[in-house]
Amino acid sequence: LNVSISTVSRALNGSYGVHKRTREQVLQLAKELGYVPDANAKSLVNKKSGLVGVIIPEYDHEVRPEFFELLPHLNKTLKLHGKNTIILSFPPRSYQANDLDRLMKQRNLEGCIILPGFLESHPILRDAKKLNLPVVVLEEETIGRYCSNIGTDEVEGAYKAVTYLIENGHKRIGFVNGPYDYVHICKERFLGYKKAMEEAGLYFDQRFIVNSDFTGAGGAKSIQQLLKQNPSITAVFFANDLMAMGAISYLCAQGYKIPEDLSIVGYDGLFMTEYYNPPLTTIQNNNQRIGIQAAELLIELINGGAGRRVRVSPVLLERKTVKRLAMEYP
Amino acid sequence: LNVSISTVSRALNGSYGVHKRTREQVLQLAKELGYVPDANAKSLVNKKSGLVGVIIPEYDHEVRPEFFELLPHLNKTLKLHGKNTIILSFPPRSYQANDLDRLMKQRNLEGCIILPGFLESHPILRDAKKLNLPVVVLEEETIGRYCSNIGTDEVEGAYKAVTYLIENGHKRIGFVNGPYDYVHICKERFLGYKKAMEEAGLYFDQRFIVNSDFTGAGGAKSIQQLLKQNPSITAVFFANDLMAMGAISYLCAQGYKIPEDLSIVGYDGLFMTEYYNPPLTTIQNNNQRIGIQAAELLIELINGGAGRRVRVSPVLLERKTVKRLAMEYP
DNA sequence: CTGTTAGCGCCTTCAA
DNA sequence: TTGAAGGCGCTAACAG
Repeated sequence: LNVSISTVSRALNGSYGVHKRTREQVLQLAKELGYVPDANAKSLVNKKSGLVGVIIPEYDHEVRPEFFELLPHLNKTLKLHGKNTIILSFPPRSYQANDLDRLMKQRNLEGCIILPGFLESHPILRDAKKLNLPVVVLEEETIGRYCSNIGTDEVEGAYKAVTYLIENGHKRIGFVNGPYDYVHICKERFLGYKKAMEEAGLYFDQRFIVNSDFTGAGGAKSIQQLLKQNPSITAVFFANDLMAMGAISYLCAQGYKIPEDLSIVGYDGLFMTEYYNPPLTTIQNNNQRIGIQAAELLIELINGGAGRRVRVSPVLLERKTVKRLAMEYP
Repeated sequence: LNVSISTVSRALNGSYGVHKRTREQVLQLAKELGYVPDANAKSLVNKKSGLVGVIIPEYDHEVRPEFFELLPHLNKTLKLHGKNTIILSFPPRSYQANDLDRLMKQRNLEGCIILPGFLESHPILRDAKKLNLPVVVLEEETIGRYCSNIGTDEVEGAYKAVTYLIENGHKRIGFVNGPYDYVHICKERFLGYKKAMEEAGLYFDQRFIVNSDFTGAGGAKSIQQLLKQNPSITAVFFANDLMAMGAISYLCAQGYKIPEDLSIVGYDGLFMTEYYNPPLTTIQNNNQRIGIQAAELLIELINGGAGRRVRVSPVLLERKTVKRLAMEYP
């Protein structure tokens, strides 16, 4: 360079106190030389890495595709605030207490977002709550001073699904849930089912319900079990789309007609359900909204805000897997 | 600490020349204090950031879910080699020449992996080829001294799909392709279709083919167009699963029976196609293998290897959307 | 307006 | 086997 050293720093960062001409010269030369500031070195001095971790539970087999529907929105919003996203992924069982803290300090992360897929008893959720670094947890109920929580209003979602079936004349409505004992949202979805049934004065008991595992194969298995233990049902609400698809695929192979023989509502609103055969009626998690707002919650925490809880209302996507039953008038 | 400063560094990094007892003391204390080395500071001195970028094209609307099937494998393998993954995502149109270089230098990335979704004329592919930093490009044909390329053997995949239809007695086989003029793999898939048809001595012309856009809605539209311009076809090969699903969903709504009225083969082998209704016969990209090997190719480049090209054979998943036609004997 | 100095957290000579 | 010193690329405080 012609003359100077830290003037360059000021010129590039736009601090006050640089002659206009000097600044322009620097900027010009920097461009010519293809100079790119080293973000790591910067982070070293001003303790801001501009890095945010996204923690994804790593499973061997079926992935839960809904995670990936929000990842792009998450990432985009974070970028808007000048943050880059780094993926932290590991098998849930390999997690050791305080790993979260370690992971974050290692790269000087400014915050973390924990995607769904950890059981509600998993130590990472405990750690997230205590940690005094910004963390946003998706789905699983977890809040702390520096820990916000965002998810769908699951009770409302399940309530909407079942109410829609009731409005279409169904009275004996089955429910295939996920792993109730381990996953918090399953409890809430059950509550929504229960609320809708009770408000409508409809009867149900354990024979109307099967707890499954959120996989397609599990859905197929569960519908068999449900129909066996309670052949009278006319409609089933599945706690996720994958199980609903597994069940429909199985049933049609057995000669059932959907929705003529059995009405079905899924949950998640995966974008491809629109092209399912028949197009699947489902409750749509607003993944775009959740992705964006999760990022915003994290930024809020980074700026010193306190942890809080946000629920996003899901919406019913009326499609073709529910049959309208003739209403009986008393 | 009791005594010393740079001894600690040696103790933690296991360099030779530290008394056994000293080392143990240091290690012990470090654990108690919850000490975590700062990866950024490290990267500053030894010019190795341990960071790898994954570049994902950012689209507003439908995502291509197949990308996300390989991301976990990519990430897992990279981690095995001590690399972390950072997501770099932007709308393809916002890319400016040399942004790739800038992006990498900014965070001192050791390498980059470019996921599919950029058109073959996109400047990032040009940059990737020239750059003397390790880059692995998925799908789109791009190789350089420091640039490897991995993808499915697309010709073979399409060939397998069409040959399977032919073996099942089909002779008038339609083809719904993606955007032929802009995406390289579409040209290859066409070549596979052509090869299979010609080897079997079957006739086809432009009336057998529609170029579409890889979306579900596009699939529905294309099948209408195809059946209109050529009502005699008995089978259709779709260049991706999403279009096949869109088409099946549309056809069944119109009263068609699949596969009785029309046989269909998709492409991609999305894991959820197994639960489609009926389960979709498709060509499976081995996303697990591609994800893992893409990571390994990058490591190879980082270690000084030269760019090379790898093709992974796809496999036919025989399911329920192809009808066996009675063979005519001459 | 601009140059000098010090230091972020770490590793690597070089002596002791 | 260990300590001291210097520097990675950058910014901030303090002179000039």
